[in-house]
Amino acid sequence: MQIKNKHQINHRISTDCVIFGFDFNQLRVLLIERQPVEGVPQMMALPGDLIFEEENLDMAAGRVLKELTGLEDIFLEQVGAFGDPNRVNKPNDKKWLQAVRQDPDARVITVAYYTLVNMNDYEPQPSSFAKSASWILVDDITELAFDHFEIFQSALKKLKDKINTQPIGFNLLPEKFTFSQLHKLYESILGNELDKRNFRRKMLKLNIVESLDEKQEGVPHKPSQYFKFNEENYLKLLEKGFNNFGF
Amino acid sequence: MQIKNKHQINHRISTDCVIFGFDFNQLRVLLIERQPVEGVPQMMALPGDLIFEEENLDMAAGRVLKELTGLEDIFLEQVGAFGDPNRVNKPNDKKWLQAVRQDPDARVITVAYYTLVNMNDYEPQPSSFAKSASWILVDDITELAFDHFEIFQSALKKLKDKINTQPIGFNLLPEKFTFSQLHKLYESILGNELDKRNFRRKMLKLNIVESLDEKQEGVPHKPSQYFKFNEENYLKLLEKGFNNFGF
DNA sequence: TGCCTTTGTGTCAAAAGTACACTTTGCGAA
DNA sequence: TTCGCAAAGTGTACTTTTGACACAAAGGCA
Repeated sequence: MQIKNKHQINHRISTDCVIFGFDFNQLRVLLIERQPVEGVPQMMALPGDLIFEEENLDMAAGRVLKELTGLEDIFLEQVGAFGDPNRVNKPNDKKWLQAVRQDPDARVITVAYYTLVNMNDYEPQPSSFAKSASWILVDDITELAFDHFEIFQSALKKLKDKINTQPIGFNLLPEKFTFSQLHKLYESILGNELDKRNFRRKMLKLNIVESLDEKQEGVPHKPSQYFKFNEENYLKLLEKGFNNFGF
Repeated sequence: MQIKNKHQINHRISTDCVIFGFDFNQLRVLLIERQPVEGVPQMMALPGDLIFEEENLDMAAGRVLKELTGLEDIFLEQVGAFGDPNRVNKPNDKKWLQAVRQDPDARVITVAYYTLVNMNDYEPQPSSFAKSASWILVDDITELAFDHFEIFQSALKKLKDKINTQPIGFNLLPEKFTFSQLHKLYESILGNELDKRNFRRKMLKLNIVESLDEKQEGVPHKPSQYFKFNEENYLKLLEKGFNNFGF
């Protein structure tokens, strides 16, 4: 590592979280409204914060997540570092920064994370930014403040890749779920249709979901069996050198 | 984004590069020796530097790469952000920092990149850190300074994943190459053997390598046909929805 | 009782994967 | 000149996986 004093420029580092949820039908992301500022159109943004002095990156992202959703110790993975949101080509972002910040020209690098939450466990917190949070359909997200749209797209791509590598989708579901819910979940994430029978065959052959002795009740159609994720069997799969679901 | 002044802590941001090369037999990484410091054992490290004021992250990584290898405009992808190398549990790193830096306690975040170079194109540069650079076999890398070993492992994993998704391996080879070279390359990256005939069949079916009218010369065995990567055909593949090589 | 909605199931053909061994080519040494 | 060596190049038989596709079963409700 090369150290030259002239390069020792200070930055502020923030973390932003792409929080995915699934409402049994569609994939959503938890976004917040920015503080309203005169003359700047409202725009949604990813929740985030600057990093505390005593924190490392993962801790900061975990803190933002907890302050917003009440959740901790859940799946949380880094998307990457994104440079210079201040220079992003959105004049209104600059205006907004001037209004709410002391030094709008300070350089900020953000380290983005994504996480998968079971929406039923979500409990809106009384923290300042949480009041304006809402679950937005992934398909409806077309623009965000700063470079947050780019971050969101990277996170979604990462999720798509990862779903084929690790059984992380179960984080978006409650402990027991139906096969249709699981099926819909994979379709939502991958963005295309999957044949019902082929999906079921493939998933069952992997042996990582286990049927429970319990059925749906009160539904006006044939009730579905409930299933749960079987972690031990997944670990056995891993030992056999498994590395791709192939969806 | 939540702004509170008390969080506006300054950091230094550096970039480190995992530069992969392939010597027709094994995968290597370009590492540098740290400046010798009395009482600190020599340890190798990833090349890197602090970020210049007017640079964004990608530019800084590109600059480090160019200063070291003379190469520019080649495959370069972010691995991620790594926090707090200063706190890493290696007392000797701390001693080294005290010796070479003014403020060894300043907090540093590094954004790591990885790149794939054709070793024939590598031209050692007269920059200060380049003098001590050498190509180390991936299998021989067991420890590095700071958190560089962790970064190296992440980069290698990323490379393994990516090789199944995009034909990036060709960046490690010269324009014309033999099938055995390509075969060995895939084996080196993936870390396991691949059946020669099956590998060839699969690769040829994808139609992204094209046989040239040229053979090896002067080799004491049957000469190999030369091949080259065919980008147009790869783009056609992509249009058909291709997304996994399945190696 | 009939209707609506969603669950749950099997087969067949095509494609892909896996395991495996011998001939060819060219150089160099005897 | 011939023999040996080393790597290139090639095909087949079998198994497994994929992909396309349609209808009966269950339960609530009107």
